[in-house]
Amino acid sequence: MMESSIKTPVRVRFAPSPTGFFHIGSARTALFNWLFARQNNGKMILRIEDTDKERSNPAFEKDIIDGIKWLGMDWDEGPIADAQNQISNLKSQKYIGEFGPYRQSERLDIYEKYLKQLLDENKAYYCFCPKEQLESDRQAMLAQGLAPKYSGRCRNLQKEEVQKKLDNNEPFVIRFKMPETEVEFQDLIRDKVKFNSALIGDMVIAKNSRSPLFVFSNTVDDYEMKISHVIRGEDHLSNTPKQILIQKALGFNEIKYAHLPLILAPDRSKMSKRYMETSLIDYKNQGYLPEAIVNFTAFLGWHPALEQNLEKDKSFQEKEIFSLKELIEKFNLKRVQKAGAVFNIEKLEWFNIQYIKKLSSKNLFEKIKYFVPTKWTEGENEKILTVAINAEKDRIKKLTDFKELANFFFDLPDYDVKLLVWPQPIVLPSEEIVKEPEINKEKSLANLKLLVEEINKIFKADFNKEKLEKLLMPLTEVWGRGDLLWPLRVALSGKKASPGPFEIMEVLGKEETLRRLNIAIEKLE
RNA sequence: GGCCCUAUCGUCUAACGGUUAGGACACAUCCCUUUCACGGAUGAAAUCGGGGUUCGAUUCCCCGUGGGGCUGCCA
Repeated sequence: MMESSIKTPVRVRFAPSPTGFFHIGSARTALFNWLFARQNNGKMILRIEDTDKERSNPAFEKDIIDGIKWLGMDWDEGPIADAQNQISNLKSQKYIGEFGPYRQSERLDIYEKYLKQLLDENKAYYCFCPKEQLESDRQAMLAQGLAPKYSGRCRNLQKEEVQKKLDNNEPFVIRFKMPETEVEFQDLIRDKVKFNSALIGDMVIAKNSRSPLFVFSNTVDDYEMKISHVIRGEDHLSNTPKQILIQKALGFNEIKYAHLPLILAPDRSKMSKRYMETSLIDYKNQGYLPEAIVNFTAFLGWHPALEQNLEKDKSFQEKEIFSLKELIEKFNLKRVQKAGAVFNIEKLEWFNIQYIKKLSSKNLFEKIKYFVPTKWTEGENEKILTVAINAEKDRIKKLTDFKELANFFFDLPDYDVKLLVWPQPIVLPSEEIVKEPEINKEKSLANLKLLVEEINKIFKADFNKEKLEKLLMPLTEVWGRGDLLWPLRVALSGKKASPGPFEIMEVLGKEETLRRLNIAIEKLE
């Protein structure tokens, strides 16, 4: 079981490129890497792959770093972010770890060195082909039904000729001399994977000696940083043979690979903004808790082994709620699914509900206060908010829901008089009203007046849920529960769905309760 | 088009080659209930197709088919 304990220490990396907001799929990749590192007593390395100068942006890097921390993960080597998550710019305290710098934009000397090695050993060469030429080559091959690959035109240029072109400052790229061979590797999730590199062609590995491309810089850094396992998305599967060949050309040792199944949109296409939110920050802003996102994404393409003794019991309900700590314990790369997994927002919502339920009133308050108007948290309102949160707790799916659910605690919304009448019309899905209740405003009016009378008698000190219920419920035995409680609750909330009337009364207090009842009475008169 | 990966309820998934194919989400019905939500109970719902191997395939192999990824001087 512990066969790897004597081998090289586990060092994994999460290597995002800061070219967009932290993607939820990337977040899962980071999570699986982190779980694997923590579980194997290994190191988690964060490396920023910002070689694409046009598209990279420090703001995105910050978003990624914030996101990782928000989810509850950390890293042992990489950029240092302080308590405020500000990325340090002081050279002396920019990075932690002995294999830095951890931003590729600062590692150009290293890539240049290996590029030179490849060039010197004739394993790479300068290519001066103009883009237009390459494009027409490509089209021609495609038209013939062939796999488009570089023709190799510049592969065997004479040394003198190359030097002349370089001296003339002719634009060039650097291509890797792709050996034509069968590449086979053992994927930790997929087992044997085979590629024929003859189909690939001499790929570009750098735009110039100081502008390496992903396949190259990524390979070099994984070696330089002594990465033991590369855990990444399946979209990189076809990059792996290329990188293995580069490793061989450079004399690097082999690395273990694990390619994670992709997260799919509901129509099974690649998850894209067309169909859904893809950025972690969007989910955060909608009021999903980090624990829910972690739990949900962990279960997208992975599932823990059943406990031995429970396996036999057919009626056994599997546990699905896992903390980060439990995930570290239970995670297993070998149990990662091979096929893509559809992102099911309803399940995420369910996880969120579970974690909201676990929150103490105080913690929930701390989280919700960022999702409500500031007015609600000021002065006396803070107390109202506290009780309102407790009253609505079971109804909150996302933190953002609360504002809409609970606004009536602060301001009575306008509502239709008809809402005060019980029973309510039954509405079928076809939206046709089947049963129009006798618009018996009289009954609601009488009942509300009765309630005003009774509530007037109640001491302010007794305005709590339990006491109010004890004092007012007996009335329903005479006047009917629905007939009495429904108009009361509507008068208080102005909504057709809300917490119970006694809970609301406790929050509103005697004065406001009576004021709202009188508003309802006015409406009915 | 080519190459690679992949396939159990609608979705996420469980099942040493032998199970009434299990669970979760969503859905439906019922109970609780003034409403909504919560909670409880019940139900409907799947092994892509065809060949092998085997006494026996969800499980192993092959061929189709479906889905996905890659096919950049992006990562």
